Amino acid sequence: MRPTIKDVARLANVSTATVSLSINGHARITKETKIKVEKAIKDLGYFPSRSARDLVSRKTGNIGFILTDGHFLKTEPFYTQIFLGTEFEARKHPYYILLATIPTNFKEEDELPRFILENSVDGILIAGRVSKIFLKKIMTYGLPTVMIDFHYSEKNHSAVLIDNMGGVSKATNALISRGHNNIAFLCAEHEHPSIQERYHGYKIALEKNSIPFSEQLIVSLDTIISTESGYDAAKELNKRGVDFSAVIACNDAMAIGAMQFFKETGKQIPEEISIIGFDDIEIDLYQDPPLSTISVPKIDMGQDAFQLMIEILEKRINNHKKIIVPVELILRDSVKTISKLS
Amino acid sequence: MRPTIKDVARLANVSTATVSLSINGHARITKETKIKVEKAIKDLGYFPSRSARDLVSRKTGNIGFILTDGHFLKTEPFYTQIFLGTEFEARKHPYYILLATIPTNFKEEDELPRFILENSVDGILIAGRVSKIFLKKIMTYGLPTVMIDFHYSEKNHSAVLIDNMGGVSKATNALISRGHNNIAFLCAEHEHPSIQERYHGYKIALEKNSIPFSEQLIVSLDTIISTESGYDAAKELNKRGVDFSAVIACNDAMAIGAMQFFKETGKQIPEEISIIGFDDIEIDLYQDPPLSTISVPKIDMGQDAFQLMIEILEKRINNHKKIIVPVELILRDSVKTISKLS
DNA sequence: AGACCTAAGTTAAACGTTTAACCAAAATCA
DNA sequence: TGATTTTGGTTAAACGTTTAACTTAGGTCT
Repeated sequence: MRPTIKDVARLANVSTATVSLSINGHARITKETKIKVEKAIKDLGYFPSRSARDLVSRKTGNIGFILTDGHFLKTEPFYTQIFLGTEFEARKHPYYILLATIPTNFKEEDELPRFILENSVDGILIAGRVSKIFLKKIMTYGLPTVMIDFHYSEKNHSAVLIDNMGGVSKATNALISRGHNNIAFLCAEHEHPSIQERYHGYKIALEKNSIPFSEQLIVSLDTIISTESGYDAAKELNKRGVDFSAVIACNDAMAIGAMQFFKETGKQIPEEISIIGFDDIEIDLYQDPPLSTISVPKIDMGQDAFQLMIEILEKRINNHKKIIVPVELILRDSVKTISKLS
Repeated sequence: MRPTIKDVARLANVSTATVSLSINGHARITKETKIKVEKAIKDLGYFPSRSARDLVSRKTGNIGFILTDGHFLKTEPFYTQIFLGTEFEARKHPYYILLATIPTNFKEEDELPRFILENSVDGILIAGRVSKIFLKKIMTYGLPTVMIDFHYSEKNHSAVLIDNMGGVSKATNALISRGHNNIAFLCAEHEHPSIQERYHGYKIALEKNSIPFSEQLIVSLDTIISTESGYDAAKELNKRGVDFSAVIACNDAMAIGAMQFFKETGKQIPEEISIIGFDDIEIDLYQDPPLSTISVPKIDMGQDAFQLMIEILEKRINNHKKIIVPVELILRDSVKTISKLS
């Protein structure tokens, strides 16, 4: 039988209340008592029972992490990494993370994750794009929520977001400063807020550098973002017969698909076409040439999201804070300097 | 305030014990009472409190999933997939999965996952290789355990294992039947049981096909399995100046490292060297040429492991069952036929 | 008819914490 | 000095279940 607080109390010759107060760092306890208690705890190998704690505190000690099937199954380690970040952070706090996936196309009749129905979480983290229907349904439970890498601007939630605009601006600037003037922009899922922000970052950068904007250089599909849509977008761009020396894809998957197309049509990368993606996923390194990208601090995002949750939970404030995490441009061999600007 | 069992009891005009017995399907309750209780539950939207239940039943409803840092951080989606498999299966049962990572090189003074210390799990799944020290330490808690893709043969545990021997035998046979007689075998971490099994599979296949075995074709490093060690192993093989037309690497990461080395030294794959890995991870497809491999059903393994756990937990039997999951050879462009055998 | 069993509930204790309310002794104050 | 405050603890209730032990009203035997 594992030791309980009573055993500790007995050994330390104090009451259970003293042990509890001591453990939880209450001011009322003197240093000496605390030491006595700590010794007893150590000697017995005592650890408080979670269920007993949860029962009295009316908390569950769990945080739910929700992701769409699509995002998890893609095995792009993108959201997996974010999940891991939350897990890392959760260890420092008295919480566990419970993972659940929901159908990508969540419908009215679909069931919410079991931990919601069973009331087994104190709050939820939602990563990536989810349907409005899902969001509406889950909001009826009134749980503290932090969204990650996605949010509906009209609904007010706490969120951890990527600096999409800044990232693509950086990429665009980098290309411009390396002599590229005709930079194509490939994207899909164009109604996705993040994609719009990325597109915006591209436009802003052109403007700032007084480079004329051309519709012809933009390929915006309404299919789902994927390697295939990257391939298709590159094909469409190619068909237009317009001049370009560089391509920015709205994420790495699309960039990789685009590279595939270009290679098939005999184009040399980066000699003829420079290319930059977004996300910084593992396989970028294994491309030929290695893909340049905007690196997103995925582990950090998970940690930030968890911290934000803790803030809401423990300080009882929910100010719908938004955290924008910075991104970093990583130039690899997929980008070539055409001519240095003086 | 969420309704409690008392509210249900009051509304249904019975005692809380009756409600409890009714919910848990005890025989003593008549159909009519049960219906009354169920109506009250529905009307109130009642859901039993997990912590209260756990406290009294001394169960937690959680299963711990333990992985080393190294294995998770590698972002090889290998163990991530296995984890997902357990999660999928857990949904069908009244359990949640709690994930924790431990230091790859777990030492005596390292702390066990928090959910162990806090007694928040009813059983544990351990995926991938863990140190003996860790295993010894965790076994003192006497928790039902299922190991995945690893086990110490001298300790008797339930486990879900890969058909390592069969897999490599298949690969070897496939190469032989395509005219390869000089097949190199590259591995690292040679004391790892799985690696030994794979090596064994290679030897057996040669024997069966009456192909002479040569020490010169075996590179067995004692470093950790990784892309780098694959690179190094290939280099070592190259240095020996021995003749070979095909290579089997003990996993995909090593195969990819080896391919890198061969490419750097100007060798054509598969024209000059055919190569096969093991695991079937996502990036195989993005290799140039796409890497042939032994495919492991990762999601299935997770599901199997969870089911095994349930069996142990609910049937109260622990027969130290071993499940060997079958593997499949996937031939992609990295393998070339030298000459058909008649 | 009386003894005994059975069926279907109920009562109350227990699980291991936290914490509001209480208390005694020591310190401080007027 | 006696009243009051502060300090450092203790007592006991409460959290929401489960379940062993008990009860009570009918039924069954002989």
